[in-house]
Order: sequence, then structure tokens, then C-alpha cells
Amino acid sequence: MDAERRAKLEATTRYDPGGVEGRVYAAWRAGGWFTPEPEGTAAENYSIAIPPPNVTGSLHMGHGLNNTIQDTLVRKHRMMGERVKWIIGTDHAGIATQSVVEKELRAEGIDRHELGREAFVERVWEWRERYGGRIVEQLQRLGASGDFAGERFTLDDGYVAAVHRVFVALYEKGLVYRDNYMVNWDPGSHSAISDLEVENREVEDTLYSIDYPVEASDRVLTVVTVRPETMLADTAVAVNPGDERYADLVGGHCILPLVGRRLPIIADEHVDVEFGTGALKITPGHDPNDFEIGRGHGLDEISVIGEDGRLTDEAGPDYSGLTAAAAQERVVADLRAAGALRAEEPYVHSVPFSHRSGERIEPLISLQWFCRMDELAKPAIDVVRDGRIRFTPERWERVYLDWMEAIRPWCVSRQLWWGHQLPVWYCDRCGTTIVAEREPEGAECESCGGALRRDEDVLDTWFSSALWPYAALGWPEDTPELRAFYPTDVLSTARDIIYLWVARMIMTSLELLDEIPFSDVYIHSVIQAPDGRRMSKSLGTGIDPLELIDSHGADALRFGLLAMSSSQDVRFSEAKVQQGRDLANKLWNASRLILLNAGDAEPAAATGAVASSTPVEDRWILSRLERTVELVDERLDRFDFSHAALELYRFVYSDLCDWYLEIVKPRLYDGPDQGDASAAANLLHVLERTLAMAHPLMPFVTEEIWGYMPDRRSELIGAPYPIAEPARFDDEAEAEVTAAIGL
RNA sequence: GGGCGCGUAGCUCAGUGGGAGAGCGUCCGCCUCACACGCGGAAGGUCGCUGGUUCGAAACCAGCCGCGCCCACCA
Repeated sequence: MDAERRAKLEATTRYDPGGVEGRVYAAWRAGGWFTPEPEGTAAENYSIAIPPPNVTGSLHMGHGLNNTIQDTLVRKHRMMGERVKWIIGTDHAGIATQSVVEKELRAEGIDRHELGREAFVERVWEWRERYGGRIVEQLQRLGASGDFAGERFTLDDGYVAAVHRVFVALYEKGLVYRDNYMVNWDPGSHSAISDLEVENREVEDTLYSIDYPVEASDRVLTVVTVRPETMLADTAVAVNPGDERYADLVGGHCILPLVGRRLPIIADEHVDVEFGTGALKITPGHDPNDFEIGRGHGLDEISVIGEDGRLTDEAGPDYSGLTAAAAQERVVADLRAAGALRAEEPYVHSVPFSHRSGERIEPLISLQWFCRMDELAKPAIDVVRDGRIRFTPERWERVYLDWMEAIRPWCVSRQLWWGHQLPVWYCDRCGTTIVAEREPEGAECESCGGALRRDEDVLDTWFSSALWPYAALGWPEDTPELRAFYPTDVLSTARDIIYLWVARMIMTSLELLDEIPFSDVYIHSVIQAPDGRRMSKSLGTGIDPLELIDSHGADALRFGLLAMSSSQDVRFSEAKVQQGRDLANKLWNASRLILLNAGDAEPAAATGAVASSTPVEDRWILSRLERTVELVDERLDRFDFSHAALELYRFVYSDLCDWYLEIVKPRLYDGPDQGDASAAANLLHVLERTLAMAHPLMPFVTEEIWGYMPDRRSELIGAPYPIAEPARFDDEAEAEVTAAIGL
């Protein structure tokens, strides 16, 4: 060590992350460590595909934890000598991004419809150009060693090709189809959404009882409903086939009040005898259950509520044009006037809302594109059942399988502008539908020569996400990256997207590439606010990871997040981040002690100086070190990050600093020349292995200290990961020292 | 309605058949020549409740109470 560096080390009594991280990170990038050559096979290489954050996003604590986990794994495997690629990219995030830009436009007093589709999409690309890189920069502050040079976006040209290939392939197999079907209509985003984007909330409504007179009789059938306005679209009344109260009425008709339509009285198992009066009004056009029942009985499907949330002409002149809420008031008033309203009572029940816009879902029948999932699910169930894909913690396997076994069709079309426009063209002249990867030549219909019109809809964002790990590597092209890094090894994510994303990646990969996309799925903790509520910006419960990096350092945050993570949800604890900061500082100062006093001794491993003749405390610390190396390695392999982190902490604080350094100080202190060379050598050896062991978790401080090591050969990021040497486990020395110091 | 998870020291959490632990906080003493982001020491728990299995239970089983999450077409 030259005098200048020595003086700097001597003077720096406190580790300063702010002065280190930027410089160290730049050196890693310049060293090319993040971007591997696409060589070798996926079996010998190691890869992880990042869950691509939304371009609109900014780093939150969940990203912090998940990306720390991935970086820890990636760094460990890189040090183990594997060719490692952490696939990085962002997601175009259909509705979220479109909303952000729409809001921006609105602030300028512009409606997107004035702008037109093309100009609007152009505007979104501009937005993405300006702000889309933010979250990626934030990842880098964490120390993420991903392949940023190969960054992908789920709307890149190549990615579009992948999406089209999959859509067409599934269409040709009959799995993707267009149908008039009941969908979850989100009046907020003015689009259909999938079942998974719906969340049920408890709502207090009014339950209305309405009398439907039975035809040619003085009896009435009383039905109950929370949405009386939908009665305008009723096409039947159903009772349970075993319900004796109504047995004689089945096959007859009743008269729909206000409208006068004859409604068949049908029998259907779905009707609960216990609920209400046991008679159920059937509205196939506006209720998912009634839709099923209606299809089963071949009932008419009438729609009285349109996509704009207002009553249509079908509803009749009295109601047409009203909002659903206004129509409800009007219908109730009219029923009351007609004497048909028997009762109204408060009623709490769960109601579907759009996860995205927060608006109440309007179930209605709409012409949309769907993907049949049952056939895709079968092999995806098998690979999890037979262990080719493992979930950690294991219990999520059951959750995955239960959902897959009851999977339903997926509505994939969205009435938005930002996203993958469907590769579908229609000929209005002859009615042909063309589904193709590229626009047909001349945009003309092959059979009649008519002009083709492209479907305006875009795909659900999750449709493109489902291809992420392989499309990001260049599929459907046969790229070197794909050959070298696919299938990937681990997928690390939160449990809330097991269905939305994980399951669909497995299904599409098996279908299109006949391979599993990854062999391990690690489901990490959800980090809650310190008070146990959700961490969320709108609740004001969010804590900004970047502020913690500013105040305590990236290593501190990484350590803290890993240490607090668990197999279940955890409350955020800044104390754990401080513990990480303290550990970084401890490592720094222990290293100062060693490096400033060990002179230029060779680490013991290099000189072979560690033998049974060495002092018992030396054998003791070596034994403790090797056991810790083994433990940390094993815990990381089992995705048990908190124990890995805490074991590292324990070793550094307790074994190394509290005991060994204190014991060995006298041997060290007479200066490097007069001091005990074996102690110096031993210390350097222990330090070297400790830094390497700690690096995947705390890359910055360990790399910085590594730069001061006397025999420094290369950067720590590329140094060998320590493999435990059981030959140095020394029960005797441990027993002796334990007895002596009362550990 | 079904399922999953949780309830251990003031706080946040480990521990899952045989010693009740960590970090933070609290109290006492220390700026001791690596580190006050530090060092030494101390106090603090009927391990949600009840019953069972066992020589032995915080841990296994059953029931109950409380909290959280997911799924579900009772209008």
C-alpha cells in the first residue's frame, strides 16, 4: 500500500457510502462485469429475468427487496465462475402509462381523442423517452449488476414480433378466438379487463324486492336484486328445480313490470332456495351468473347498459340516456308507483371494482378476444407437480395448482391505444378475419380485394409480459443470448402476480418453446409499513428506498431488506437498515485494523502457514469462518436471505471483532516488522474470505476494502466465491476457546 | 363460503420435541491507541387461550379467541 492510500485509510474512521458507491459502481460497469458474452449453454450459465418494472414506476420498497435478492443471487453465481446474465428491462404497462400521459394532456387542456391515436401514441413514446429510464437508474443505485447494456422494453420492435408470433400461433391452434361474451367492463378505463384485474370490495347497497305478476294468475313471483335497473334486461325468472313452492309455475310465464315482457319461469340448479324468496330474476346481459344460466337455457340476451355506462335505447324511451345510477332511481320510483316494489332493506355484499381505475365494474356482453387456458394449463400443472419447477416457500405451489386447475378463459383485448395492437385485420366487404404476424400485402383482402381494417384494440399488458424471459432474449429469432441463457434459473417475485404473470410465463413457454422458463420461483415477503398497513403512496405510508440509500448507504439498505425478509409478510424496520449500516462500518474498521497493521504479509492461505501448530485462537477463528462460509452459502442456496445476512453479521461482530481481533491485537501491535507475521497472515486470510462471502449481500463496502488488500489481483466482483473447507473445522479449538471465553 | 399465514421480551422478528433467543429500545459504566454507526455489563417473557399426545411441548394434534391475506356466481 502506498503512503497516500495508507494515510487515507488511516484518516477515514467511518465508512462513507456516499463517497464510494458511485465510483465503485462505475468501475464495475467499465469492467464489463454486467454484460456476459452469449456463449455456452443455459445449463452451465446462470440467468435471471427481472420482473420488468413499469416504465411509469419509481423504486419502492418491494423493488428494493426483490432486486436486492436477485442481485445477491447473481453476484454469488458470478463469483462462482458461472457466466451470468441478469436480464433487465421495463414494461410498457398499458393502462398505467396511457393514464399518465392522458393526465399530462388534460393539464394542457387536450383530450386524447382530439389528438388522435397516432399522435397520442407518439406522445407516449416521447414520455417514455424522457422519463422511462428513471426506474432503471434507481435500480443501479441499489448496486444492481444487471445487463443494462442489453436492456429491453416490452414494446420494442423485436418484442412486438414475439407477441405477434404467440398470438397467431395460439389463434391457429384455436386457443385464441373472438367472441361475444360477458366481460368485466371498466367504465374508468373504458375497456374490458380480465378477471384478475377485478377486486371485490364490501359495499352497502339496498336490496330491493320486486313483484313479478304470474301470467294468467293472481299470484306474484317476488325476486330480490341490488340492481333494479337491470330488470329492464330481464329475460327469465328462475327457481330451483327442487323448490316445491314454485314447482307448478315452472314452464309458465310471468310479466316483467314496467316493461310488460313475458318472462319464462325456468328451473335451474344455480338458484339457492334459502336466499331471498328463492326466485331469481335472470338478466343475461348484465350479470355473469345470469349470463351462464341464460346460455344454458338459450335465453335472449338483452343489453340495456352501454359501454359508456348509460342506458341504451333498448331500455326504452323513459330510461335511455340515463346513467345507471339515475336509471336505478327512476326504476325504483316507477316500481313504487306501480305498486310492484314490495320491500327495500340495507344489504352488505361484495362488489367487483376495477383494480386499475377503482370504478365499479359494469358486467356486460361485448365482442372481445379471448384465450382459452385449460389446454395451456395442463403441461404447466405437470411441470410443477413433478418438481421441474419448484416454489419457495413451498406452500405457493398449492396456490398455483389450485388456480390452474380451475382456470378460465382470459379476455385479452383492451380498448386502449397504448400497447400491442392486435395483429388482426377485417375485410368489411366479405367479412373475412385475418390473423397474421405482418400486415397483409397492400392491406388488401386476399379473397375479395377489399380494403382491410386493422382491429383497433391492444392486448392486455400481461399478454406481452407472459413472454418476458424468452422474448427479452430475442425470441422468436434464434439468438446467441437465447441459446446461452434460456431457460433462466430463478424467478423472484411477490405473490400478487403468481396468476397474472408467473403462471402465464410457464404456460406460454411450454407451449411455444417446449421448455420451462425457470426452475425456481422464489416468492419473497411483502414489506408492510411499520404500522402494519400497506406501504402505499396514496396512504402516505410509503418509505422511499432512495432516501435510505442516501442516509445509510446501499449496502445498509440491502442488508436491512434481506435481514427483515422472511417467508411471510414483514413490517419495515429501519433498525435493520441501521444494523446494515453498522455492519458496513464494522467491516470497514476491522479492515483498517488489519490492513494498517498486517503490513504486506501474504494471506495465510497463499503461504500455507495455517497448520495445527498455529495458536489455538487462530485455528478457532478459521474454524468459525469456514462454518460461517458453509452456512451462508447454504442459506443463500435455499433462498433464506435473512439468516444468511444475520449469520454474516454474527460472525463479523461476535467471532471476528469482539473476540478474535481483541485476542490477537497484542500479537499484531508491535508494528508489521516486529509483529507476529503469522497473526498478520491469518488475519489477511480471514478478511479476504469474509469480504468475498459478504460481497453478494454488501457489494460496495466489500469491493472498496478489497481495493486496499495487499495482494489485490482483480476486483472482488469477479473474485472466487468462498467454498467451505471442512478440513479447517476444528472442534477441539472451538471447544477450548469456548470454554476459555464462555461463548 | 373455502383456503393460506400469523399471534414468543416495550417494538420488529428468529426459534418448530429436551438450554427461551437476536436487533432496536431501556438501565449502569466507559471517547480503552479499528470503529461512540463503538466497547463492557444489566434488567425484561405464565412463548394468545383451553384441552390432548409425549418421560418431556413455544414447537406436534384438536378446539376456541384475535389479526392479516388470497380465492369464490347466493341475486
